[in-house]
Amino acid sequence: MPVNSFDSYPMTWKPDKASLTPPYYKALAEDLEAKIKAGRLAPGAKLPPQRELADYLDLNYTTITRVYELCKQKGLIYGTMGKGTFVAPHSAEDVTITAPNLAAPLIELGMVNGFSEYSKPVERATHAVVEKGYLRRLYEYSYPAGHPHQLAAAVRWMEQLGVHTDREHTAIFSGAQNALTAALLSLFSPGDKIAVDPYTYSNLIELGKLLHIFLIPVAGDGAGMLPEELDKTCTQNHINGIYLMPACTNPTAITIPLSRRMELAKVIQQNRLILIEDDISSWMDAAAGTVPPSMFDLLGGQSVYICGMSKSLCPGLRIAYMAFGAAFKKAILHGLFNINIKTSSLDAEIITELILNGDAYKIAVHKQQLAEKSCAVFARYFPEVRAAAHTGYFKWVPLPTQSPADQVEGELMQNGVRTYHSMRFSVRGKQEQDFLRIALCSAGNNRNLEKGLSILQSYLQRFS
Amino acid sequence: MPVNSFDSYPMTWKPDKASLTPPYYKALAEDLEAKIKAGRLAPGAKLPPQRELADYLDLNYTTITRVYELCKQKGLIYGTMGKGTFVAPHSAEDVTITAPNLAAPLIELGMVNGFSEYSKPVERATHAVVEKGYLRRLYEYSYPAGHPHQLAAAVRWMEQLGVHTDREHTAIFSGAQNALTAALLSLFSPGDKIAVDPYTYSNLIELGKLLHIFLIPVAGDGAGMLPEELDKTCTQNHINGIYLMPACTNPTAITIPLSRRMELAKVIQQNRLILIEDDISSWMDAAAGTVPPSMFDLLGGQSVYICGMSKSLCPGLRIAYMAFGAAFKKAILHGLFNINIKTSSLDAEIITELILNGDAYKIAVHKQQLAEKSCAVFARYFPEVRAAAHTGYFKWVPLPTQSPADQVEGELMQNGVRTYHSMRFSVRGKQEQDFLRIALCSAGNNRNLEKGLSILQSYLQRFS
DNA sequence: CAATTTGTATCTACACATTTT
DNA sequence: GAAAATGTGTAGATACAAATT
Repeated sequence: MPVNSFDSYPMTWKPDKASLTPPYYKALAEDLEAKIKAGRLAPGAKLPPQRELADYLDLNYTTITRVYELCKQKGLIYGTMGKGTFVAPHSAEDVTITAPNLAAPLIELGMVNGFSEYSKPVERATHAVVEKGYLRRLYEYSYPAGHPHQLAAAVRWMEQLGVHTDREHTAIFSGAQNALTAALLSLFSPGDKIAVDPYTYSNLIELGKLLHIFLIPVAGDGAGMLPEELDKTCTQNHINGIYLMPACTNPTAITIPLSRRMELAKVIQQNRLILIEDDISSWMDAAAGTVPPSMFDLLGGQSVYICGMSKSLCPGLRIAYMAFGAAFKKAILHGLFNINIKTSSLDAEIITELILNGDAYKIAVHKQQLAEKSCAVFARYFPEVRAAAHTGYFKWVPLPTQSPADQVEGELMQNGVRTYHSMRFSVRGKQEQDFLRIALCSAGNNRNLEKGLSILQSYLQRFS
Repeated sequence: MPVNSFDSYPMTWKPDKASLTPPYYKALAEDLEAKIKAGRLAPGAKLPPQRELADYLDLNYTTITRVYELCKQKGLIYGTMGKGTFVAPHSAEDVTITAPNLAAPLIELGMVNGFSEYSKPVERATHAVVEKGYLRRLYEYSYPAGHPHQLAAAVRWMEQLGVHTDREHTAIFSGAQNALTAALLSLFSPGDKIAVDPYTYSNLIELGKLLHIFLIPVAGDGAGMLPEELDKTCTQNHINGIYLMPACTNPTAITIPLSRRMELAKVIQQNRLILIEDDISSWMDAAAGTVPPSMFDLLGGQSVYICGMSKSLCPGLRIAYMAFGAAFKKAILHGLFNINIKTSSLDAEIITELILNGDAYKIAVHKQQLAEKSCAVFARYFPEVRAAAHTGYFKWVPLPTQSPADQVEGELMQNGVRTYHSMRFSVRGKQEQDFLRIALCSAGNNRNLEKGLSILQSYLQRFS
């Protein structure tokens, strides 16, 4: 007996042929899009099989294929061989995580702000840069990828994070999201497919929609994506690339151990995938003393490594470093130029100053300690949740029951805390277990954090 | 007798069927792409008609259609009904105009640098911003589209340029190219078509390739694009948008007069096009006292206006303002967020300071005067060239004979000046007349400029 | 101005791959 | 493990539209 059989159900989508004016494939695609956007076809709903619908509408069934294909390209639906076609999870709404409305007096456990209240060294560095008297040079129209000494600082910083590159294969972008956009635009085309974790960075989900690049979820375990699964997906799907956050996967807080990194690297090489390695947090491990080799180093050239500086140092300065394989140099610089012309030299210089005078490292150590303390606080409230997990900016808390995202987030908001439900991060809709991502670095201070966690604790206990 | 008949010529592309392994459409597309990229099929070359090639290869001719379609999507070729299919002008090379190599001791008449040597007020403003003591607020993670007071300054600045908007419909980007990228990504999809001038901003040509958006050239006269031609193109081609630089079209230096703006606005409205109005220079007119109404104002909401501040104030600070119609707000902010998260608050604040303390206006006046002087110098050397033309940063100089771009640029470079040939700006390959774009704001000083222009003058005289 | 050339749009036919039963 | 269900990929047939001759 099928667990979730729709076979006997009426067709979820039953377009009225009489009201359709040819061209049919276009009219049908528009009808489907309208119904999905209006919420009359909910995410996850199974669409009628192509042949069945063709029969019902008395059309050749490849015409229906075309309808589904069009809607797939828009990211509205997706199909799986043998299973059927389904409405995509984030087809109607926008899961972008953006700066929240400041008016609401909420305890922030949703957005990951990175202890941004700690900004004094950055302010000092700003003064230092401005007073050094080479502003004029910075304000010239040159060095699109970054001034040589800025690139040298970037190379040095990345070296501490287990990424070995040189100035010729490094570029400076306006933040990690900007670097990610450039990488995706430069190295992939609309319609390309990229393997990702089933739960991934929600802004990547939106970026995929914007750039018409498909994200294909690949199953994983507690150590990250499973190499066999990746290999299987590749042989089936013609995958062009893969996006990973080995240091600390957002939102699941999983760190990929060295052995798994090596296995994954092998599969990536065999299938000639382009790896985008997004690193938001290995600076924290570096501050604590241990960094495993990056996937970038393991792959030797077949990847692009992105290292955002905003979360580690200062959210208002939009700087990210990128290291890329030699084969990608031309494409990446072309992309950088086409979407930015160049990155702000001033922001880049301030970060450079922080690296060169050693404050960047001190900030990293300080924030690492703050994170450690926050994690300790968290462990007091939720001793059962991944006690052994990595010290990080956020935790991944299982929900006792499956509950709609808006309901959970809304109820918690009414109790005074903002949190993010796992649904926001899900590439392919509902999964067996729901979670909350709990940011530990955004409450502003420890008292607020404790208060927020206690509210959360009592909210979750009500379920049991 | 046809002027340029290829009918009797052998087929320019004669794939060897024996060496093709099915799927044919893919194999053929790859073969064509390889030949074009290798330069064995030159830009402008006419490909065999679909039916003829199908006959020759003994395939159904819609299979050939598919081959051509694939290559069209990659921007390698383009087709015109009744005429045939041709290799696209910039299929093999990259026409991006990027910061030149500093090593070569050239007089710069190529890149438009905007008198960047004049940067003192900007340096002063930087100090002022840093010393005001609200760096901390700037460094927070908030206001993705810009802080309210920054937006207020932006609104005020644009008002002087004939653009009337409010803070709710304004956003700050990391430079004009970045704003353009966001606009194209937010409002269009891969495969969409945008009407442009036959000669247009060369970075737009590359951006179109990167985003898989087609640029369709529309003929114009000395007053800019012709409304009838635009209307005709729209009924034929299903055009989604239009890109114009009414204040001063790059590279032709054409300013669209009010009457033409109104005619164009009408056609744009009738065809429901989205207008992207790129304004790099109306601040110069504002400084001289006269600004016609912007297309943005004339269209009332159906457009996006981009106003880059880098060329007018400081190339190193990457700031552009965008005003958008209410209908586009959601999409634009979503795009801004997805490609940047937010713009550097520091850069934005420095520009804001310059606007609020009045220095921005003073810089504009000063640079306008510099431009006027440069134009006067230019008129001495080239009295016959558009003497009546607009005071601007560059001139459009006709070449006496049609000559290959690399040859002309190369010979001038050997004589010590960098210039850009019209071919870099041409959307559809060769046109009846070749030009050089001559930047008057990048030589560093007037003596250099005079020297450069005199070299250019004697070079051009050799042709006659 | 009609016939021809040439590209575009839509729908059809069929072979293949994977998953479920 | 064979059969059925279901999506994917490739190629063909036909009507239409614009430009040239």
